[in-house]
Amino acid sequence: MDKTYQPEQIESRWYQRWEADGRFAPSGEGAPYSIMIPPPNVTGSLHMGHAFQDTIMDTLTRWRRMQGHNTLWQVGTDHAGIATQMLVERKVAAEEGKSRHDLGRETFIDKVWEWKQESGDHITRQLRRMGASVDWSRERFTMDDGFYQAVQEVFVRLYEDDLIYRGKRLVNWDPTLHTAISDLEVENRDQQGSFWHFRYPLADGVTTDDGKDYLVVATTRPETLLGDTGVAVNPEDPRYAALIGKFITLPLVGRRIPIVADEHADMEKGSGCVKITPAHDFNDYEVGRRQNLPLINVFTQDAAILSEAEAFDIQGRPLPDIDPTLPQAYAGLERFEARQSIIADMEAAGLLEQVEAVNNTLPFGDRSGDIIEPLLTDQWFVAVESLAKPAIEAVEKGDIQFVPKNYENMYFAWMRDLQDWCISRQLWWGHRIPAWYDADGNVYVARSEQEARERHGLAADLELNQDEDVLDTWFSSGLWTFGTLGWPQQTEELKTFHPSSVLVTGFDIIFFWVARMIMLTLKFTGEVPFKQVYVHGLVRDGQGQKMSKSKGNVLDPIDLIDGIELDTLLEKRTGNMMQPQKAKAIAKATRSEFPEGIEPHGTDALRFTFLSQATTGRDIKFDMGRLDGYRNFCNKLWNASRYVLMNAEGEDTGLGDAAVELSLADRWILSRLQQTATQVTRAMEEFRLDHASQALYEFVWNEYCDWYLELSKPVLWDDNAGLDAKRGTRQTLVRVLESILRLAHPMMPYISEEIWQRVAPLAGTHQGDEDSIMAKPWPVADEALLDEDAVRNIEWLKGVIIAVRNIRAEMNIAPGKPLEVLLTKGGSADRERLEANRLFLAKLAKLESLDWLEDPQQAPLSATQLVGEMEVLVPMADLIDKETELARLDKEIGKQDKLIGGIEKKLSNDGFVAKAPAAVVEKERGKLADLQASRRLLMEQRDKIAAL
RNA sequence: AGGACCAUAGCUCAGUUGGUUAGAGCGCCACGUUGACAUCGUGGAGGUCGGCGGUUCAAAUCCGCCUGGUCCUACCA
Repeated sequence: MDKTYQPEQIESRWYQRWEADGRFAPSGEGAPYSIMIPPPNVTGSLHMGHAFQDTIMDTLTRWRRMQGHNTLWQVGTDHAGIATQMLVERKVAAEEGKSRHDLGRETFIDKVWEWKQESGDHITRQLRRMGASVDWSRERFTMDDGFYQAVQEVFVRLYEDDLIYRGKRLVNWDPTLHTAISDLEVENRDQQGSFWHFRYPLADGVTTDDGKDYLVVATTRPETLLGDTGVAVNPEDPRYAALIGKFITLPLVGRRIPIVADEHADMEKGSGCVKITPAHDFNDYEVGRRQNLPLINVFTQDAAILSEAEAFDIQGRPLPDIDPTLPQAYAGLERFEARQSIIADMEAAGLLEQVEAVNNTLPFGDRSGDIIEPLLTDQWFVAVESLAKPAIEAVEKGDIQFVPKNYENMYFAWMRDLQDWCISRQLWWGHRIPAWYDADGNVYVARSEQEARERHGLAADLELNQDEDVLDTWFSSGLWTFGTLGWPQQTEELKTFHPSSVLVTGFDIIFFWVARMIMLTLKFTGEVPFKQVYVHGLVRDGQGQKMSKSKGNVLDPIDLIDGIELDTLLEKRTGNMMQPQKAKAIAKATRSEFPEGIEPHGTDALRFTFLSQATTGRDIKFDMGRLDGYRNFCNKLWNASRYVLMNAEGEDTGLGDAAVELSLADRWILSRLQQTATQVTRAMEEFRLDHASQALYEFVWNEYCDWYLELSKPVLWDDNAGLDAKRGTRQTLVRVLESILRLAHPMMPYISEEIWQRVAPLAGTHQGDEDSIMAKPWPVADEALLDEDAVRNIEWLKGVIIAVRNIRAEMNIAPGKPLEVLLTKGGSADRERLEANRLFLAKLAKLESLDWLEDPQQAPLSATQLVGEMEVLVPMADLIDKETELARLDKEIGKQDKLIGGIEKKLSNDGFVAKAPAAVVEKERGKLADLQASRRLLMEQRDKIAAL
């Protein structure tokens, strides 16, 4: 074995072996355990968030597999409609200078499939690097044939149950992408804006109570004036009571629009009058519905002004009686140009009363970044009310549990106020909506055109055209848990692995995905999609900033694994930027954070870092320092193993029938191992992977390496130690390490396998060349190996050794200088322990001699430490500096006095003694006694030194 | 506007049902190449647990208010 751990040499080798040996497929035996991977978008590569999430899932999967479950980790990717289409459009534009319209639908879709192939391969390579033990043989894609079938089936059935409908509705329209998007895809951002107050002249010579011949309305979107079909006042508002039912002459347009009474108008705000534009505002749409106002659309799909408006009633039926004329001055103007023109024209007409600066929130498309426009369009919707009810109940009843639980509130709040889901998208990449139209506009929904004809008895020569739109990506990914298992066929896999055990996901897609999966899965399988939802946070950079290309703070998990030169990293972060002006600052920050680039750390160290930071439901600040630390941990484990192998390979490790004698240290470490196994297992069960990793880390480093390996040396290297004892120690060294590797394997698959292959034969758990740690059982604590007596003994031993080390440090004694040490004042147990541990003590504390002093009065002048009742003395008359030592002792005594004072105060409090549990009071008394004893010792010591 | 979460050592974070001398890693200081490991060892310094008030014999932990931060939902005619 190399002297330092070299991850790159082992990782890919083992992954290939596991995969070739079919170790990731379900075993077919044991209780089922399944996780469905949240399918990554085929838009590019996996980022830190994926790496984090995949580490969690792989750790859970490997752990359950070792526990003997029939384990499936289902893998696949998502077609990600908008995101992927945009990406390929950009690519085509850059490479060929063409738009998707130049290519045409079919050619463009072919290009996307090409991209999907390329990108999908990249993603699967990355998953392999992370060590993800997914079942590649079952890999799926949300647009593969099986999903196509599932999607058609779901759509048709929902339609037949009247849960899908089509209609002309006001939707969030993205003028750049030319598609509707759902409420969730809209991001609200604060902006500095203006509030224009306009005068709307009253028609027919009517005046207000105070004699004005106009009403004042205010808007942040003056261009919508063209589509106004009313002005609302509050029914309770005395100022305008007389005007209800009267009319306004809409400026610039000349349309007569009514003044209506509607509670939407807030008497407190502005003038109390509101312009109503039902075709361009969601609130106004509702007012229009209540007040039976017409809807007048004035925008094209680009959000430019139409030359002639389109009027509809609330059902979306055309209203031919309404005059569609619009001022030609605005025709074709883009919305913000139109806004400026309209403001100018209103001002010129003397109708602009004031402009007020305001902060307001604008809706932006999360993909395009364009300002979203409410627009009347024909769209398909899912009626969610009846689907939401059982989905809420499933969580209320506990059939689905969120971890951590507080996300359930977020889920409930959203589900209880759910709006119908707009599922149609005016895109090309996606599942085409299975609806066909004849020339008269009749719609036929079916699984195929052929089925549409058969079911509706349509003539073979009747021309049918399929709906041009595709479905929202989340509609298909909503079927993920059962679609991947073969639904609508009732497959064996579906029976076995559904519902899945746990969904591991970020809080940011609870609404997008989790909620919809629950609704759709309950509807079509009658089962919940998963029993638990483990919600993790976002991976942020070391400063807590979101990682993004534009901030230049992105870390690529592969670079942390393999390392990267500074120059390459700079190129990656500053190359090909949307905002090249930031490149300089980013380069500077990068140079200062990574002056030497990034060293290789290996997959296992990266995974361990993620796990150690995996506090549920909280964002994590990725800490490079911890990554280094856990790389060192891998090295520690590596070198400990080297030590074990050096001492055990070719030696008798107790596999035969020969007698084996276990030392105190052997029994101690075996006992601690059992406790660690219990601890790690419990933490895993509770999804506290940070605790699991920490328990393992502490056991390996602080107990196995720091103490047990040291304690094994005297036995293995001392010629006086018996053969049975040596055999026992070798056996324990090897067995404990073998168990450690199994405990570590779900978290650190590569290094654990690599070492295990060498160690397991010595522990007798390796069965032939084909064997793998993946096939070995998860360690279960053996109660019979718990040994309280050994634990107490080793604690005592450690106490003595630490006492001597303390004295060395305090007295400035060279670490290597052999010392003569006396023990005194203790009880018979201490004397027995001295004899039992003499060998260990002498070696670990580097002692010249170790003796029991019968009469404490005869103690020479010594540096002293207390272990329980017993005193550890290092005689050193000539080494003590009187003044320094007195000062040190006084400081120490002061500390003790403070603690003693605190406890005495507590114990003199009648309330405490009366009300606190007896055990607590006893504990305090015990502490007090200990402190007083040690104080007494310090005082004696002080007196001796003062007397010099 | 409503809600959630967070605030513990210079940094990143643990801290069950209230009882600990409040912990870990990194960083810092001192010493140290003894036959696994300098990606190491030994010892150490460093915290009025964001602030105020309350409940309690006892609060980092429970409750209220405040401050600061992150985020979600809604609204802004």
